Amino acid sequence: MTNKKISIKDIAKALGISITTVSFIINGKSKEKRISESMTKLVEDYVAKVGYRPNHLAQSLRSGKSKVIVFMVEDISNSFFSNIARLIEEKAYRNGYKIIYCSTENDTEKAIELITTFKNRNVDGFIITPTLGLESEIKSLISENFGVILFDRWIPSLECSHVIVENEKSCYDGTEHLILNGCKRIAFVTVESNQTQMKDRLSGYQKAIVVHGYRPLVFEEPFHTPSEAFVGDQIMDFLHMHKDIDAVFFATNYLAFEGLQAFRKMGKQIPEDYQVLSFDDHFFFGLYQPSISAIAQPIELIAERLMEGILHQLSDLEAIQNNKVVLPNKFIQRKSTFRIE
Amino acid sequence: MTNKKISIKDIAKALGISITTVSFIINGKSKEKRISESMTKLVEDYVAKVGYRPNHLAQSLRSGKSKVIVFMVEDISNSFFSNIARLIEEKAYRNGYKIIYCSTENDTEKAIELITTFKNRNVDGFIITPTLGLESEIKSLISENFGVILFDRWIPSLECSHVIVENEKSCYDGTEHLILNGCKRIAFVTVESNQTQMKDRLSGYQKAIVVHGYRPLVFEEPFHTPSEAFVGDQIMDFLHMHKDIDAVFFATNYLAFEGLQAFRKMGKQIPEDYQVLSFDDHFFFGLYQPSISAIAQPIELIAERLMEGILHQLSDLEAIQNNKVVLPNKFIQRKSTFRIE
DNA sequence: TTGAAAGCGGTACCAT
DNA sequence: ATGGTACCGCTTTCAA
Repeated sequence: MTNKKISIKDIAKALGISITTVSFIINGKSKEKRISESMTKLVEDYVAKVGYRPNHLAQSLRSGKSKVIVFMVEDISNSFFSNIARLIEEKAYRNGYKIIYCSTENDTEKAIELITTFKNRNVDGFIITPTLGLESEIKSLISENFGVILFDRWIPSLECSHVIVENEKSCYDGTEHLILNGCKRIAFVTVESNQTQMKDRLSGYQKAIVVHGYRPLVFEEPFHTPSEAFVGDQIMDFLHMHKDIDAVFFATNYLAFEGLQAFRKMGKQIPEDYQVLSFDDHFFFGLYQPSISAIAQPIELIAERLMEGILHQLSDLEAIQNNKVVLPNKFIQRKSTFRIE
Repeated sequence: MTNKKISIKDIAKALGISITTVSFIINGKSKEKRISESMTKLVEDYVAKVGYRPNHLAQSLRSGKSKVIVFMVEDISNSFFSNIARLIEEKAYRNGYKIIYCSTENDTEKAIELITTFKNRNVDGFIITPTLGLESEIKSLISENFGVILFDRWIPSLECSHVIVENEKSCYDGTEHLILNGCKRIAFVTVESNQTQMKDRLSGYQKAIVVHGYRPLVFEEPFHTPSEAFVGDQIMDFLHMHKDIDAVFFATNYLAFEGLQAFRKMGKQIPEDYQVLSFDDHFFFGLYQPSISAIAQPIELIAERLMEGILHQLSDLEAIQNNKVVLPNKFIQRKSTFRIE
């Protein structure tokens, strides 16, 4: 293993030719540059023999491109994000790109710091679940010609490509499903947030409720508290305060998990006491007894559109930086919701 | 926003001084190099004013160090790995390091390709869940002075630092727990694998069974099949074939999820028909009804030891590259296992 | 058809 | 105390 880092220079010296020639051949420009076949073969064979690997750092420094895309999400340990991460990664590799992941924890400061760091490493593009405070940062990314594409939520005041789902429509439909099932008092459990996806989900619920002549009943988790048990207790208090609730619609799956725990502590039965529906499917919902109806986001499609979008931007710098993709969700009917006869 | 990428050269020119001086000051070597205070202040103020950011790529190219650590796991969408990822990332940032994640899918080919790629990007270290085929690749990483630390499993024939858990002991204890509970016919459900962690778990089970005078009964998932439903069916067949089974010990949580589905399809009750225990806790186990007893790995500690280990290696190249850390797990008693009176 | 050489943005050695 | 400069490994223009 005398793997003493072979450089393009070493090759040139060993073969008694110039660096330029080696570079051209390595980069598959033999034809274009009209290098003789014999020379090409000579170099290619030698490269293969010594196992030469280009130093990507140097390539990036020189070319300004790194073939790296940053995948910056709220929390990489959240299954929704890590599943997309996995799919993105796969697609990226197939296209010669690497992915760097990082979690912002919805902390604008941290996000800005991360973006700055990666800009200084010449990454080519960013896939981001933005916080509102990121607007100007993202704007400058775009003006500096980085690829940028948002997902999960977006920033209305910003012209920037994104891939999101039909939050409002699906929540409208989900609420209506509960209403048509015969539920009279449907509570919506969400987190206090001014992010578009959460606002849209809430608004979908509210519209459906009002259209059908009912009154909205919303519980908002004050902040994204890390102490989960606490949230469960709050939900429990909320349910105690409103004895007439007959259905609960959760805006995210982790809220639903809290809720399920609360129901259990209270000795409540699903779906007899409460019909339950959650946004954002999770494989546990199928396993739980009773299984929980949910609105599933098209993870595979999201990943696909994201990669398509960013690769397009990266291959064509004149690409429209304002390609808005909105994908439909899928309602998954399980045992926690049913038509009351 | 005239952010036209300011370089150290621009600063030198603007201030009419040399690049060297600027570099020294930026790197906090004013004192050491005895730069005058006035000059230092001049430069520092200018740097702050124009918002200069060093190009990490160029730094890396020159210094050979990048302050990047690769976190290469089997599957980043697996909650065990993504939770550790999250913790690692946090610790890394606190120490000025960035983390690059990637999934090997237990594919040695892919892993080697990834390692090669990252070597060519001058990353400083690797945290890896290795496959056996990676032995020589890892050996050469070590000889090339990269920081390397394995976790989850290790390679016995290789001298390399690692952080693992007491797989054998915990599975021995877990099995004994079931035996002491009064179970007579305990099945062990695992995957066919020659990775150390899986072998150790199996062996812990077998030893306890034999010590107590019973016969082992093992179901091995033939391969890591992606079609999960299939696995559940196989488990079901297995259970049908052995009517006397009264407890099932799952070697991983995803196998347990399959098993739970199988139990449900078969109309079996936990813990009346089967006592159930799973290696590798999951928050869902606490939520499921009945809640499932599990052996929890100390995620937080694992992340901590990993970072300590690799940072130590990176700060001191003479560090012993053979620091083996073995952490204890925690048995979590829930409703799926109980002492038969 | 091939080669020389100028950088990319830094670091660090050696002068002065 | 400061500055000049070679160099990290590669791309790319221009010349031969």
